[in-house]
Amino acid sequence: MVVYLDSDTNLSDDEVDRIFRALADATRRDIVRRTLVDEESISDLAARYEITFAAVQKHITVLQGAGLVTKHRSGRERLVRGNPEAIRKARTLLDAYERIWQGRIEQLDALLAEN
Amino acid sequence: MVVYLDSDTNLSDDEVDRIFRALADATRRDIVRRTLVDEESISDLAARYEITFAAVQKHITVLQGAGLVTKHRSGRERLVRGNPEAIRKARTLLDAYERIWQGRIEQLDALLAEN
DNA sequence: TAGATATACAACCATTAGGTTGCATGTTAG
DNA sequence: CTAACATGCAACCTAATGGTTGTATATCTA
Repeated sequence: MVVYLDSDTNLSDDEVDRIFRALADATRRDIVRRTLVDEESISDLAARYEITFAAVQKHITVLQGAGLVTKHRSGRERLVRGNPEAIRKARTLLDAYERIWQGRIEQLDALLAEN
Repeated sequence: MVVYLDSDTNLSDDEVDRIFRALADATRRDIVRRTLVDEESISDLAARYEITFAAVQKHITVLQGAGLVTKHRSGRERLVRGNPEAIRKARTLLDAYERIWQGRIEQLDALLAEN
């Protein structure tokens, strides 16, 4: 299934799966949050958590696969930067769900008004 | 970590994990969408997908664990109803992330304006 | 009451996820 | 140039996920 949210946003199931899956982990959400504030190197990020460097690297790979962060080289470091676009996609999908529900409520209201 | 989004919404990591995890599957998103429009029995839902009844039952259990749907008995059937409250929680968290990013942009703008 | 329908749930299986350690490679600083 | 630092990546382990089948139980309906 492909969801058309608005004129410039259409999302495949796979893409949405990856975004929500990536957000379903507290460490990954923390990485997204921090790198939205300011870009950070992988080492900087790894130092913040109790897991190994390699584990943090894997989390970043997952986030990158979902489009939630990007990486770019700076000397021997890789700087990680949060990407608000992927977050907006997920948020827009949830907005759509909320509107569906709102629509149901309005239909119920209309039905009540009729009788 | 516990996130305080607004005066009446605070979310534990576990709760957020469960919500996003539950949404990271196309079948489950479809169930949420349909049951937001109108409540449906488990059999009704199961008939729509190519997987077994038991598999659909498991998906519903996951959604229920995340608070995304509720079940209530009606005779021998169990009716499943989408719960917009859990969706709102997830959406509000993404809103917060978008605001963080917006804040960064504004700081950069201010910095540029200074120089 | 018997049979059909709706659900619950346990046991099992294959795949994925999230973690580890170890090693290779590129880059910077003395 | 060498040592230290930053990263990439493979191999491995365990637990969780998403599916299956099979069985049990409750509720209608004829």
